[in-house]
Amino acid sequence: MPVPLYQAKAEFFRMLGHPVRIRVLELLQDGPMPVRELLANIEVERSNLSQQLAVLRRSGIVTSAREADTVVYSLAGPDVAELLGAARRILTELIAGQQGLLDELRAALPVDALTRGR
Amino acid sequence: MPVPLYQAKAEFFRMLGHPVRIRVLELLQDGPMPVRELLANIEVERSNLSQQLAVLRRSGIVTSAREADTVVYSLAGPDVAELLGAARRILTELIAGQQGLLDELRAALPVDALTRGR
DNA sequence: TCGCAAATTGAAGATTTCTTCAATTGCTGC
DNA sequence: GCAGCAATTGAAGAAATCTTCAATTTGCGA
Repeated sequence: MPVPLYQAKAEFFRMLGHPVRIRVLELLQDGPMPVRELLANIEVERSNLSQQLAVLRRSGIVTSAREADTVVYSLAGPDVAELLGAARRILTELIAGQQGLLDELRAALPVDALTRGR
Repeated sequence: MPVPLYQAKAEFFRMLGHPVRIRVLELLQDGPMPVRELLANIEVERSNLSQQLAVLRRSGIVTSAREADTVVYSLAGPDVAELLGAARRILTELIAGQQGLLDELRAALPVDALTRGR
């Protein structure tokens, strides 16, 4: 009785649904990186980063290896860039779409109609 | 002060992180579909489906239009298939990887070592 | 207008995920 | 061995998301 595929997909996307985890994956696209350096590039405290790294490790999308006194993380497979790329394309589209909508509204309304009252 | 990009990405993936929402997007890949038909294809109660559709609508990844007494949903853009495809590739990879690991373990342990006790 | 079916909304309680802290493990050099 | 830095872990409270129910909106036909 395997986990239904759409549930596995949902879990997978949920795993990606955290700013720190996204940043880690983006940084690892340029190659393996020690925790120390991830920490220097992401504004988050050490133990929180560890928690997020644990989530990524559990899902299998990254692997870790100890080298002397530091731990180095790598992407587990080559397709992550492709995924993040597809996501960026859709996001760009969505943001452009919303922007376009805003523009239309602005053209038809007083200039402060969209911000007034908040 | 725009929302940082990595946060927008995280929100985007979180929006995808629900089995019902995934199924809806998959069904809409074949073309627009009325709620009634989504309901017939997904095991979920009506008002729960509506809630999930609202999440998708708010994010802008789908649009809805009323036609007579039914509401029809469509994908907002063409790139969704690409995204779901990339996700499937990675998932397949991950599952294969985990399977490979399990196989290695099985080769080195008593046959019931991995299921015993649960 | 009334009743009916389709779909959405708002709100509440249950569940899950996040953040943070203290405690622990692993390694290196003294 | 033990002091010190790197990283992880477990646990608890805070915050976000899910599910469900009752109430509401919209369009259609009697």
